[in-house]
Amino acid sequence: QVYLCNRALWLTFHRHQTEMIITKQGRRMFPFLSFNISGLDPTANYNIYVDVSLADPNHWRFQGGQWVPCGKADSNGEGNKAYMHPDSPNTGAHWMRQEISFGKLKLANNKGALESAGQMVVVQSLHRYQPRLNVVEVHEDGAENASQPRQSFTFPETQFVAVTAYQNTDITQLKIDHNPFAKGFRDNYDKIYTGYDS
Amino acid sequence: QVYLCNRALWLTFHRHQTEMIITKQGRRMFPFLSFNISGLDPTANYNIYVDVSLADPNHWRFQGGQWVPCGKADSNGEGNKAYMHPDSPNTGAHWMRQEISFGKLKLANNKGALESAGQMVVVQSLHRYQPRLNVVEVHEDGAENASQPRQSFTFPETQFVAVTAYQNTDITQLKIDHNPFAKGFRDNYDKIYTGYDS
DNA sequence: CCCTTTTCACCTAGGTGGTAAGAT
DNA sequence: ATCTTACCACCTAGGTGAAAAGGG
Repeated sequence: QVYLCNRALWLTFHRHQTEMIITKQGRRMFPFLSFNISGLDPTANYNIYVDVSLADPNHWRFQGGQWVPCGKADSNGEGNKAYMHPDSPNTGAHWMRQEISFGKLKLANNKGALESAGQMVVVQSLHRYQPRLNVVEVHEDGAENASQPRQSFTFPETQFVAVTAYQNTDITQLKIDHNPFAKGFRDNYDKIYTGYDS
Repeated sequence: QVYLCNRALWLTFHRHQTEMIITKQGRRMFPFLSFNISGLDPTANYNIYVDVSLADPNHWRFQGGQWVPCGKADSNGEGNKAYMHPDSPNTGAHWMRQEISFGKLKLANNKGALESAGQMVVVQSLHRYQPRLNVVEVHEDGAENASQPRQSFTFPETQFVAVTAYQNTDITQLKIDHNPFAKGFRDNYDKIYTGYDS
């Protein structure tokens, strides 16, 4: 009923333990969450959002080229861990027509600005998280339709460790290779694009 | 109850007869429509949209430094002339909290792509148009609340002639002076920004 | 010592009017 | 002759990881 659109890319990162940069003002995820959904009632209204929760009870550190547990997770603060898709609320027909993309979701650390809630998901560095897709049927006034179950979908390949700087160089290289905004750091960039000119 | 936010700027253009460029793929307006609204029911839901209709029954041409009527307006095609604000539907509280800005509304000519309806308002070149703000109270399912009047607000200073290239050089200069995206065409740009360096 | 923050060059993405070519 | 289109240099706006500086 729900498919992770860019699953192959997520798996490529997941094999090396995905890391996501967090900053005070918020940083986009890469890869970002994107889903295809089917089986909704085309005429009913739904809110669709992503929330992010701890994937395990540990604090982690990167040591000797590996992520190793290191004490208990801090569970203070907790902040805002849900991001409503900007198209919400909308009809089942709308949600099924095209990819449901969370490309503008930003991850922030809890010290920073909480004011722009709704744009940000606040997480703690060096903790491991599991994103989750939530589909809630709502009445026309936006209140949850209690007669319908709230559905959640979890894709283990989207787990990530929040970091303030990349730890695993394999992850750094995958980001550079696949994120269009990091094109300037690709090794062959100069050779391909300016090698013939100068 | 409704105020045009950037009224002084609109008036500056209006004194010279505002022109707006239209293209096949759509061009933003400058100045753009932006409003402050008050007096709504904070808990009721509203759709807010702009529509654009002919301001007069004439076809116009720019001759001898002036706009002069030139035959009857073509009223074929008509296309999509309404642009729903992307926040619609939303509560009165939401609409009153901040400026209601239509900065992403695009004007297109009718030969071009109609497929991306909702993003575009289709108008005909060398015709004069009057934008209008519309506020419609809706039930929670999005249907218009027929027991409440549909309110429309018209600001004559936002009238414009649609063109495919600027006719009046005064208008061109005002666009260059005030639109940040046209900064590169300002006469003093080099002097101010690079004069001390090289 | 380890982690976080700031700043930077470099990119993507897309909004400007000018200009020359195209269309009618 | 007049209007439209396509392309361009130049800008705004903002997303990258690197590197240096800051903090506990």
